[in-house]
Amino acid sequence: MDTRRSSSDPSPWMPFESRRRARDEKREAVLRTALQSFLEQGYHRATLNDVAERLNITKPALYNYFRGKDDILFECWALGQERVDEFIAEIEASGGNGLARLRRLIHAYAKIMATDFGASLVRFDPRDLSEKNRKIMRASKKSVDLTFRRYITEGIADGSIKPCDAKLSAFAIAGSLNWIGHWYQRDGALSADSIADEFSVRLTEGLATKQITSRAQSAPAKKQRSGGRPK
Amino acid sequence: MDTRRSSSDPSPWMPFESRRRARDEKREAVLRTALQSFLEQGYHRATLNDVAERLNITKPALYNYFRGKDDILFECWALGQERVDEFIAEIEASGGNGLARLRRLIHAYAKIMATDFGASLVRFDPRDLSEKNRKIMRASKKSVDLTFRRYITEGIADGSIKPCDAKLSAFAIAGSLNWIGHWYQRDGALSADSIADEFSVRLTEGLATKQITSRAQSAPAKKQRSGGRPK
DNA sequence: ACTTTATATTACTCATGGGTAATATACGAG
DNA sequence: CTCGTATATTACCCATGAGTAATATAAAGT
Repeated sequence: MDTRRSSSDPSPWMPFESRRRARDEKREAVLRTALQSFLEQGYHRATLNDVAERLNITKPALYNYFRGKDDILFECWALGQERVDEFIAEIEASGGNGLARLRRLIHAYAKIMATDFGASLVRFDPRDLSEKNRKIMRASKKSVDLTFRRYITEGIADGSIKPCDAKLSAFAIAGSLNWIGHWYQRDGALSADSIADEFSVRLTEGLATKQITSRAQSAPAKKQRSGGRPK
Repeated sequence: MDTRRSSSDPSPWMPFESRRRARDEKREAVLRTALQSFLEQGYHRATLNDVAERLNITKPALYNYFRGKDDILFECWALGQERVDEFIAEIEASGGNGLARLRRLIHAYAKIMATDFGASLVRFDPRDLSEKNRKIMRASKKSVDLTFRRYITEGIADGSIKPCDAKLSAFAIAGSLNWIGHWYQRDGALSADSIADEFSVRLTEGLATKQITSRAQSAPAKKQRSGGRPK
């Protein structure tokens, strides 16, 4: 199975590699097209025939890449979720108090919700997935929810956020953000950035202990890291 | 159910009337059952056979009351929308400044969203309706949205709400509220009332010119805070 | 060249579920 | 009692669309 021969240039690998890459590209093309179709028409009204036609292939060809329609749906969702996971990891790694992190989370999340992959996070019904995939989706949603809550409780602990019900506040914020996926349209008057800017301020206005000046608040460097880490 | 003729009763009408009422009751029973089914399983997975079975009748019997599946869906939605229209009319008739009215709207809307009929306002896809009904739904949604915006602009005008982007603020609030219809469950830890209480305060905290005291926002308990002019 | 593997097509199956036609039954009206 | 209307049932139709052979084609490997 090991075909490597030359030391530096993987020439002999090329066909193999390029083939694999070509396959992945096609897979992704299917996902992008299917996602568009699912969003435009709704999962149940969208047909695989239609998706295939848009790709200039026929339905059975899709089955070279996916097990079935619900599998495609799941992978569309997963691509969006991946991006969320990515920037959450970034924020986790970065510093700042609870409020600052919450704002960053809101900002990034809002921007994602204005993309097709972001919309897929809220416009798809878990009940259309297999039991296994549904579980994965549930776990991810729960995890994101807990991240919101954690930043809020952290903010309360470090004094950047007023004492409040973290659960309900997280729901309120998540609601505003997720709703973007339902009303946002690229050709509309609002840009994704302006929405993200506005929401990251507005949704935390009521929570912040200090009024917004214009600069971020570095505040008392109280690096408190308490609280239940999920998982 | 008295079917005998009495002095004040238009008895010759009675059979006719009682028959009509019986019909309406059945119609409503269908809607309640269908709504449950649609919410539990999702519109496309729910079958009319299943709905009929729950009512101890057979599918074709449903067609005595409705033109088709999408018609039932529409009427489920309409029942929820009716309630929204009702309390909006009440609030319109009542007094108070923009902020007070906005709070009342949020409170009432939140409570509705915790009911089946409320959930139907956000969980159903307009694309499942006929063109005619879809137009009606769109108009209603638009109208509710404008009501939110109007209370905000009124509040800005009368000084109870800080200057802000009414459109985005309305979207943010509506998002939080509509989201309730996606996560709320009767057997959960949160009561509809406590959610409504919390949200009517929390979602307006950032907008209010005055801090919340305990009751009423008529008396200038706290003078306008300095700084922080958003937008 | 010849084989193998990946990928595509044509031509189907087939369960599902909305909707309809023909018909039966209950019931108030005359 | 009989007729007409409303409401229900049984027994269908049939469009739809996911998924599956059987098979063709093209490129990679030897």
